[in-house]
Amino acid sequence: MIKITLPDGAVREYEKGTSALQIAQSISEGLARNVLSAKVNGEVWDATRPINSDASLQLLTWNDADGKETMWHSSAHLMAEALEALYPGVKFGIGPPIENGFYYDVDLGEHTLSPDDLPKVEKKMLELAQQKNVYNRKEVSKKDAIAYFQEKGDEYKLDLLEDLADGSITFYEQGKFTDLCRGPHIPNTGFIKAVKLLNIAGAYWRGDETKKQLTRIYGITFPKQKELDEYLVMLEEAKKRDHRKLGRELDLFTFSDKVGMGLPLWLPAGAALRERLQNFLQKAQVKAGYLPVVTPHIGNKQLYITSGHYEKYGKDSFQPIRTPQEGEEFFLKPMNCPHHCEIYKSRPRSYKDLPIRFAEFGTVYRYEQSGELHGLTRVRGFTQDDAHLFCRPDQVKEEFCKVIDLVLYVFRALGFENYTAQISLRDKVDRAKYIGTEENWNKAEQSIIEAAAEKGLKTVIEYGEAAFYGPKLDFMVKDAIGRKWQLGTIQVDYNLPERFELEYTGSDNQKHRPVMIHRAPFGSMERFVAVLIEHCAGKFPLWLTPEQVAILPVSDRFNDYAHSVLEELKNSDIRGYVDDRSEKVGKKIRDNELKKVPFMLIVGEEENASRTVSVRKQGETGGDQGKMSISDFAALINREVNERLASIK
RNA sequence: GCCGCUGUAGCUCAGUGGUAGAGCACUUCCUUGGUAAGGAAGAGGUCGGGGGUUCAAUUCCCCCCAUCGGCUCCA
Repeated sequence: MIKITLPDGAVREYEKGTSALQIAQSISEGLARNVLSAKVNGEVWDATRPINSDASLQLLTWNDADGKETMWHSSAHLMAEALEALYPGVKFGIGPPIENGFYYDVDLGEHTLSPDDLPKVEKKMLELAQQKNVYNRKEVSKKDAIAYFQEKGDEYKLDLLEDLADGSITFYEQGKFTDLCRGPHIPNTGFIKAVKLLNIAGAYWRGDETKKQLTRIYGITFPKQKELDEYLVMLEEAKKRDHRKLGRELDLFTFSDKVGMGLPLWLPAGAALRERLQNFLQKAQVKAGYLPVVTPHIGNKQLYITSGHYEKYGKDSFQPIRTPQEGEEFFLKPMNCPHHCEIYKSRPRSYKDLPIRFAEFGTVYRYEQSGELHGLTRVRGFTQDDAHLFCRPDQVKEEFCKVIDLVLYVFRALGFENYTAQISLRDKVDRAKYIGTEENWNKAEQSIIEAAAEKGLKTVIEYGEAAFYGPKLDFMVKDAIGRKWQLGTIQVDYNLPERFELEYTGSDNQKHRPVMIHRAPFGSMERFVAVLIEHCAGKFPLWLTPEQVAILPVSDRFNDYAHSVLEELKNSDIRGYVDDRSEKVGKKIRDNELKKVPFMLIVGEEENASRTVSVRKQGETGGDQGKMSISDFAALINREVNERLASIK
């Protein structure tokens, strides 16, 4: 008999060799029907795999991330089976589960596959799924595994096998398909009830562009058709929120081939939004002791030789600008830190001066490969909400705490309620690639972990993800429809202070090297605005939105009154405009609804006579909120704006 | 940069081996209206660019360019 410990602490006894699925059946038949896989002593196993010794056990269902992963991994195998049935001779690369679904990289040989072919594959997958084929785990020797794939002629699997140790190789087999796979898998294909293949893309074998390009097919599956339908609705919603589409519809920004790809042009409404965001952060930063600085858009080659960026990125970057007479070389600045280091060096610093915090909304230019450009999220010219903190090693933790406060303030102000932090530390083993002393690294890593814990952040620690110059903390937010974005970042840097020979005089009258911290709560204005647009679907918070009210005269006769209302509102710092086109109110309401202006004020005979406005709120059908005096309306708006900003302090 | 899809009016999109169409937007006129589209007329396109096949190419072929979906990269 073996002892099985369940998550609630209960211990049950079973025959040796009992599987998780059988244990589930002993608890409840309904539970057993939903078990996809199981966590045995912290490791995810097939639910059908016999357990031979005492173990802790957690049954995994569709409600567990690991359960979903198992399902999608099995779905990749199912897709492979379907592809093999439809396109004999197809070869397979890798087919892992991903955050939303799975993919499989395949070599179709003579065949080609277009999106039009996907429904056919989906149909085949469902057909195979209904056979409820069991996923059989089989341990094989390396020799047999190689023989199998040699016979099959699948060089990719053979390539993978080279890296695997004999004795640890397993095959999974379902229906007519056998794959080299570590597993685990769901009990049988019958769990897969709904299938959608989403898109096709090229992907190099092992991500190496010198190797052959395979066809990557992305898909997702669900245990219920309804869940697939909901997922598809979510995708539709994401499409509607696409910042590139909304950016055009709301006249926020545009691109021009003549100006150059990846170089956004901010239209008046977008510029207003962006400027408001900047002012908001600037104000918070000044309050937090930051010192705004301004630096030019180009820097001498020498600056980047000193910083080390020239060596690392020089050839891949934009080419230098040369002065006509002297032939001096300048680069468009790809980051602000070297300039800020020189500001630090502009005079001797004392330990009493630290920390020093230089902040700049600095526009930088980076060469991004053409295929990588994407709306505002991936551009060649963008403005960072940058700042560099120079401090003593013993101040790192406190500075981190302060930056975390600032970042969370920003998130709350903009309605990002759902966020996590990723702490990136050194690789646990390989430490050769990191610059800086062991002592400083340990101190900084510890400081970050403590600061995050003190601020109650939900964190994940990733080893080996630190930059060569220091550990970092990145913020990931979840937007209104559940997508994750990486926004703010805080990074420790030991490299630049060294390279620029930054110093301060300590209380011991000796020279010391300051620690530098890069940080950007937004990341970049461009990326942040893009995420914000998609998060709020273009309906910006009242304090931020480019236009707060649209005044709609019922007929031309009331245009004068409408303009006088606007003047009065402007005096109360409210932003708006009069829609004085010769159109019917219904038309004006529709157009302004689509522009997502938060408030519409309808004015006509009655309002003119009583010096009032009829208020309509955006997004509420039949949204007439009744009449109100102009000053009451102004007070209403200002109260809403101030309360919102005051409540998040 | 690589692979694949796409490229027709400002936007969304039809369509054809015989040099083009709709809706919205725009302009003008009529209409002066009460909570999500009033009516009429007009203007607007070297059908992404270049080359080829053809009597004739927006349509077929090739090469570029750009978009989109991925890959790779990301100070």
